[in-house]
This record gives sequence, structure tokens and C-alpha cells, in this order.
Amino acid sequence: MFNYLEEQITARLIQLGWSTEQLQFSRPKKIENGDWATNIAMTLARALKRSPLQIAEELMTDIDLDSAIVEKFQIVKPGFINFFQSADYLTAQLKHILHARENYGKNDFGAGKTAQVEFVSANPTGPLTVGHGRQTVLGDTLASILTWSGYAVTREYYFNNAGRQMRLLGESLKSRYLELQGHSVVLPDGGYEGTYLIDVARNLLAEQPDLDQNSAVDIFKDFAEKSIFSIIKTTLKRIGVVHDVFFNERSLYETGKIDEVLDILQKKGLLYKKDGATWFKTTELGVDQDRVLVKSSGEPTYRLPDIAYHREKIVRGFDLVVDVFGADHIDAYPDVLSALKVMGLENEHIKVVIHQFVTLLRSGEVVKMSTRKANFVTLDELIDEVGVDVVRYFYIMRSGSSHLNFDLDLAKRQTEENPVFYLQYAHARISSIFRRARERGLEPDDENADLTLLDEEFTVALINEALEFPEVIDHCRRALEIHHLPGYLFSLATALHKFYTEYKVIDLDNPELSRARLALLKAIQITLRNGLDILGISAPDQM
RNA sequence: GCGCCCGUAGCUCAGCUGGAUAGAGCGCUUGCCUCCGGAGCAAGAGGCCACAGGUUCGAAUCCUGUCGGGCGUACCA
Repeated sequence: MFNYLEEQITARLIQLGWSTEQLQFSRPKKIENGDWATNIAMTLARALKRSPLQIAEELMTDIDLDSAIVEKFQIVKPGFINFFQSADYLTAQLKHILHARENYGKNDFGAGKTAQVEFVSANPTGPLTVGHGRQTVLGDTLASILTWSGYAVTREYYFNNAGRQMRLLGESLKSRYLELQGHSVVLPDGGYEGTYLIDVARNLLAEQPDLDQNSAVDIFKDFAEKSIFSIIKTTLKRIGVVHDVFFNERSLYETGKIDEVLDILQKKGLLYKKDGATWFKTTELGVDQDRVLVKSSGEPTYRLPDIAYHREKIVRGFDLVVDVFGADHIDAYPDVLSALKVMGLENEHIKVVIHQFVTLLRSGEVVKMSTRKANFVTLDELIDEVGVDVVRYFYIMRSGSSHLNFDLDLAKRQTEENPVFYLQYAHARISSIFRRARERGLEPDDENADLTLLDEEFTVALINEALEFPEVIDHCRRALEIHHLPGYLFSLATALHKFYTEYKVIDLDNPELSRARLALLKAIQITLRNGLDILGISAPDQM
């Protein structure tokens, strides 16, 4: 309907010689204001120097709208033009849902295009924490939205298994290992204190009992990396996340990509040496201070491989690149993007999604988390407590740009009244009605149901709610924000529950109406299930 | 100091590119199960949308400033 109105009104505007630039439609909040509305008469008022009402009148005279789609329109006080959809349109759309089934809500915006979503990207120094969880679910769901928008999506995990932190990890493991052998040792300064390393050390001791004080740190480092990565991957799998590519930073060195970046920047005259380090003249790119790319020790800072990695993303030819970062990366990505730009690379298709941190509350108090200090709560522990469905929903129900208060006690205690169960209950309730209908000999028959019978108030409201699903998907894709989807599903469930309390679906005295309502419920269930599917939350038939 | 995010009901938060009487959940008060699952529905109380200016037909939304809170501002990642 939206597309149709846009076409028709645009044509009429052109006919009158008026600008189409500001044409937009919205769904009015109040049902008495119709199904779609435009404010074009008001936005044109200034340029045309006429009153909005006059403009609306002239615009809408002699316009010929298809009565199969638009039942009527109204011109209202300040200058809105409100459109009311026809009953035929409603039933046609309902049929569309029933036919589209598991594809309902998909669109072809990204058809033939590729997208890459980089998320999690935690280095293998410890198990994923509650903090990582937000990014994990955010990135995965975003990737699903892109898939539903037609893109061929690559989920990617970028990691670094070299450098100071990893060496520290190796040393920490070595201490734990020697400790198990009965030596009294102290953890290295700033080392990893987490008890998970004791388990890792135990495994290493079982596999290689002959290591000692003189064994190379690398042996421990490699074992730690392997073990911890296995822990991380198990957690990811558990929460329903599968990455297509694990990109090792080291490969950028091995293939000479790091040096290539340095060469290019050198030729552009953007590098200089100071105090034995190589500096990047970011001040010339509008940043307040220059940044170090290669430390005086010869080791690069994280910025250099980041630039090289993003250069690779461009070279690999993705049409859309989405980086999901925590707020602590806020300062790094402008440097990366501007570096790409000075290297002559197009970076408009790289979108950075920054999410704010998760504040973990335990007994009403803020828990400060640090992987090194080991006073963190792991994602696994959280899943143990409340389950995958609740965890996933909790992480994406809020906008990524606002801080998320994760109240552990509440999450554990409140499972009974959690919004997740509200959604799942709506789905299960429909399944239950289907079971009941079959018991009574009413076999759902979408094809032959007379959908024109569905004209009561709350029924129409429910159908309209379901019709918004594709718009919500589109909105999520445009904004790269997914919290609209759980919010939408919640109101869809509300409309369903309201419908349920208002009307009886199974009525053996009125099989025609029953069949129509069963078809409607089928469409609602399809919509709910598709939405939950995107969120990675199960849609149970009974609870 | 500078950069980014946030400030909306008692609490946690929605409010899409400016639109019509600012919404939801939780909590509180009160109704609704002889009937398809009450993990539900309905009603009520509760708001100077942090503050002050500006832009315009119209601002919670855009701009400027102020005040609060968070995260950065490393030769850590």
C-alpha cells in the first residue's frame, strides 16, 4: 500500500509541477487517522505560499486511486492526508503471509550483494564474559537481519594470538602449571588470575607432564590459546552463534599486508620516526594527536593491523561491511577509516556499530569486570542461570547506544514474568488452538477459508500488526539497530492475546468463521515464528 | 581539556528520517476463568520528555550552550 501511495502521489505532484522531494508517509498512531498518512501538504505550504488545506484539496481532486487498495482518504485539520486501506487489500495481504510462510518478512534489498559482519573478536585470553555477550547477540542478530534483507552474509571473528597480552597469558599458564607440579610460584605481574587457567594447566599436565621451568613460554601460550578458543567456540555454539570465518591477525604479517600499509602511508608522507617508534600523522587527518603504529620495541600497536585488516575487507569486495564494537573502541575506528581514505580506498560501505557497555548488577551493586582480574561472570554462567532464549532477548531488547543494566538477580528471579515467555506463550497458545481445533474435527484450511469474514475491530488490528513485520525488518536494516524487532513482536503478541480474549476461534456452530480465524492465526504464528527465528529464540508449541 | 554515548512515569527503557492527545514492561490500586492454555485481558493512579535559548506551520526528536552520569583520550587490545 505504501508503495502504491508513493507512486500515485508522486505522479500527481509531478502533474501539478510541485516538488516531490519532501514526500513521505507514516503510519498514524490513532486508527481514526487511517492506515497511512502524508504531511506533504504542510511541507509544501511554505514554498507554494498557500494554506496546507488548500494544497491538499487541489492535490487530491481528480486523483484516481484503486479501490481494491485504498477505500477512502481524508483531509484533516492541520493538513494531513489520511488514507484508509480497503478490506480487499487486507485479505490479499493476509493471503500473502500464508503463502510466503517462512519467507514472510524477507526482502531483496541486498539481493546479489555480499555483507560481512565482524563481531565478538575477543582475543583468546579467557572465556567470554557477560560483557562480550551483548556484542555476540547483537552482531549475530544484525547478521540475520541482513540475511533477511537478501545479502549473502559472512559472520567473521577477528583475533590476535600474538603480542604482549598473549605472552602474559602464556606466562600465567606456566605459573599455574608449575604450581600443579608442587612448585611455589607467583603469577607474573599483571597476569591472568582466572581460575579457568588452572583447569587448562591441569589438561596440559595430563598431556605433557614433562615440562618445567626451562620450557619455552610459547608452548604454554599455544596450549592456552587452543584451549581457550575451544571454550569460546563452545559457548558461541551454545548460544546459537556460528562464525563463518576466523581471521587471524598473524596472517596479515605472513602475507606482507602490514608492510604494504606502512609502505603506502610512507609514500603519502604520513609517517615519521620519533623516540624509536613509527608515528602516524593523524593530526593531518583532523585528529587532535598523532598515533603510534609501530612501537620502539618493533611491535606494532593494534591500530596498524586494524588498518591492514580493514583494507583486506575492502579488497575482499564486500558490498557492506559492519563492524560491531564495544564503546571502548570508539577512539580507534575513525583512525582506521581515515587511514583507508588516504590510501585511496572507498570506505562509505563500512558501517561501525558501537554498543555501550553492559553494567552488571549483583545484589543491587555494580560489578566491575576485568578478564585479567578474574572477577567476571562468564556468558556460560549466565546461560546456565536463565537459558539461551532469555539471554538473547535480554541483550537486544534495548538500543545498543544506551547502557544496558543487566540485573543478575532480576534475570534469575524473574523468569516467570519475563517478556520472552510472553512472546513464546503467544506462539504456543496458537499451536494449542490448532490442536484443539483438530480434536474437534476442524482442520485448518488456509486455501478455502473465507477471509472476508475477518472484519471485526480487534481482528483487523491484529492483521495490521502482522503487516508491519516487513517494515520493521526494513527499519532494522536501515538503522542497523535491532531492538525494534523484540519491541514489535511484543506488540504483535499483545494484539494476539487481545484478539484471543475478545473472540472465540473454535465455534462448531460457525465453521466458516472458525476456519477464517484459524487461517488468521496461522498467519500470526508465521509472523511470530519468523521474528523469533531472527532473534535466535525458540518458538515452542507448548510450554 | 577534547571526542563519543546517555539524561523521557517510582524502577528499567521505547519513541524510526521533526507531525495529530508522549508509550510499554515491572511495581502499586481495581475488575475478568462453568467457555479454545489466566505465563492472559481490561481499567486506574503516576510526566515542566535534565535545564536555558534557537530553527518552523509544528520539537522528546534538529542546532547552540549549561548541568549531571558512562566510555575513551596508552609505545594495552
